[in-house]
Formats: sequence, C-alpha cells, structure tokens
Amino acid sequence: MKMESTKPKSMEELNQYLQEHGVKPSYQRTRIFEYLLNHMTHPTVDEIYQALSDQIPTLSKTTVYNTLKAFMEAQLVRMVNIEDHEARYDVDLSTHGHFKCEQCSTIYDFELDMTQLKNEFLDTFLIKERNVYYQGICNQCLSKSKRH
Amino acid sequence: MKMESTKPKSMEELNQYLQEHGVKPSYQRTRIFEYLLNHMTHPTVDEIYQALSDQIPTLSKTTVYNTLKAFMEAQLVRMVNIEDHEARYDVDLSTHGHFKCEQCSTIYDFELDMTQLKNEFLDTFLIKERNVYYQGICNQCLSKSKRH
DNA sequence: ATTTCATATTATAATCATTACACATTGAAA
DNA sequence: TTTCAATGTGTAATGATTATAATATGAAAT
Repeated sequence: MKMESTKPKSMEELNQYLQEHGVKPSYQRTRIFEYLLNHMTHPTVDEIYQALSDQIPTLSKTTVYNTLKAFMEAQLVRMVNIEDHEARYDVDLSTHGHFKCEQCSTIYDFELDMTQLKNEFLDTFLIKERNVYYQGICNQCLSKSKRH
Repeated sequence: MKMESTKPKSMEELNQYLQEHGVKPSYQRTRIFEYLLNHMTHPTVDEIYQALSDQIPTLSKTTVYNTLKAFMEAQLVRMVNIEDHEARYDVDLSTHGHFKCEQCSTIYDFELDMTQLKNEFLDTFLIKERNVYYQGICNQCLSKSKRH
C-alpha cells in the first residue's frame, strides 16, 4: 500500500500498512501514524501529543516518543533536526530538502536532486542518510515586509 | 587576518582578529576561540568547557555558552546540529558538508559544490544558510568490520 | 473461558543541554 | 578613585528526552 495519496485512510488500511512494515498496530500507534499523514508539517512530539490527547485522554507523551522511535526503526518516518533541541517528524520519505523560515518558522519541503552532488571523498563511505537544511526568509514573509 | 593557516596564533593575533570582527576580546573569549582553531573536530560546549576548565579553573559553562553565542552573532563560528540535542561548533566557515559515522561518531567534513543544486521553488526565497548532513559508516569503520 | 506471557502503555522521576537570573568582577572613561 | 557598562560566574529554572517501574492489553496455550 502506498501512503502518498491524500485520500483519508481507514483504521484498517493504516493497521495493515503498519503491519506490512513490521510495526504491530495498536490504537495509539495507528492514531499517531494517521496524525502524521494528515499533518505533513513536520510536527514535534509535543504537537502530536497535544493534538491527540484531546481525543485520546489516556495518551502518554512517553507513548508518543516510543511510537516515533518504533516508526523510525521501521523506517516509516524521518526525523527532521532543522531546529535546535526539538525533533520533528516527517512521513514523506521521498528525497527532499527542508527550508526553515526565520520569521514565520514554517518549514518548507523542496525538491532536491542529490545525484547532482558528486563527492569523491565519500566514495569509500557508506551513506545511509542525507539531510539538507536551508534557513532564511520565505517568499511570503519577504513580500509582507516589502509592502511596508 | 586569515585564520586558515595551521600556524599557532599568538594571543595578540587572536585578540586583533576578534576585535576586527566586532567581538570585544577577553581572556576567556580568546582562549575559547583559540581552542576552536586548534580543535576543528566540531566540539560540543561541554568538550570545550572540560578542556579549558583545567587551565582556566574559574571558567564557567555559562561563559562558554555566552561566548559561542557572541561568536555566532559575529559570524565567527558555525553551529553544527548533526547530532540530536547537542550543538557543535565549527570555525571552518567554508562551504562544506558534514558526515557523521554511526559507529565511531566521528564527524567528517567533505567538499560540497552547492551551486550544483538548482531549485526553482526556492528562487523567491532568501537563503541565508545551507547545511548538508550525511550519516552512515565511514571508510575506517567499514574496513575494520571487513577484516573480521 | 482462564491462564500465561510478552508486549504496549502509562505516570513519575531522572537526565542532559540550554537558558535565566542575580551577583561579582573587570576595565576603561571621567 | 569613582563610575558605569560589559563580562564572567554560580545557581536555579526550563524544556526535551530517556529511564524506570507498575499497569494494561492481547494473543497463544491450556
């Protein structure tokens, strides 16, 4: 099953997807994965916890941490460390870079052709993960400040 | 004054360099900058503090934090966030990527030609900083494990 | 159905990096 | 030498994450 489509997924579909990827589904895990699918804005642990604890009053923040760790190990999510001291999570596993706007704090995804980057030095290295983080001011904030 | 050369710098030279870049020199600041120049291994705050507190017994970790913050604002150092929850610092301001070995935890610098990365989406964005972080296993660790 | 047992969840406490704050020190200008 | 701002220091507070121990769950075995 592909998770790319924007069509809402049923709990059954999500459970099956988790199982296929070696993660035993549970109510909490499924709901957390569902949240990540519906909020591809690189949420933090706290954002996930706050959003879901309304609907799942017993939810523990530890569970969110444990679940994201399990997702990471199963390679279902990617950690985004563009901010200091706050891990963010991304279900979009396609190759892309992240741009963080200093003003509005939005994190944008952008396409990235890594194959363009040749590097002889790393030829003898085993590269498992590539992260590209840019920072600056996004076009929205730029046009806002121009208007004043 | 260029700080690239590997030749040891006198306190006077370092003071002058800091002053030129808008940082008022003090004994602590000069010694911390000297440490960064002599240890381009992307040290953490704690590593800097531990190393220097022997020679400067009154040194406070807060001073290390404050000093690095001042260096950052003066654009004398670069923060490396390749590890979760631990900022590292780099006096090498040239364009380069960082590779972290999962096994030996060494952080390698590698050359990087960012101009190769074209991206239309970001054309309207103001990019101030670019960070490229790779992870995997370095050639040293690879050859070690092959031998067994 | 009941027991068993591993796994998942939860609440709490502990840890670690970082920041805030209040006070002490320095160093240069008046 | 007085003054004043900037710098340094020690301690406490913060915030994210991890460790731990107790409870709950859920499936296999009886």
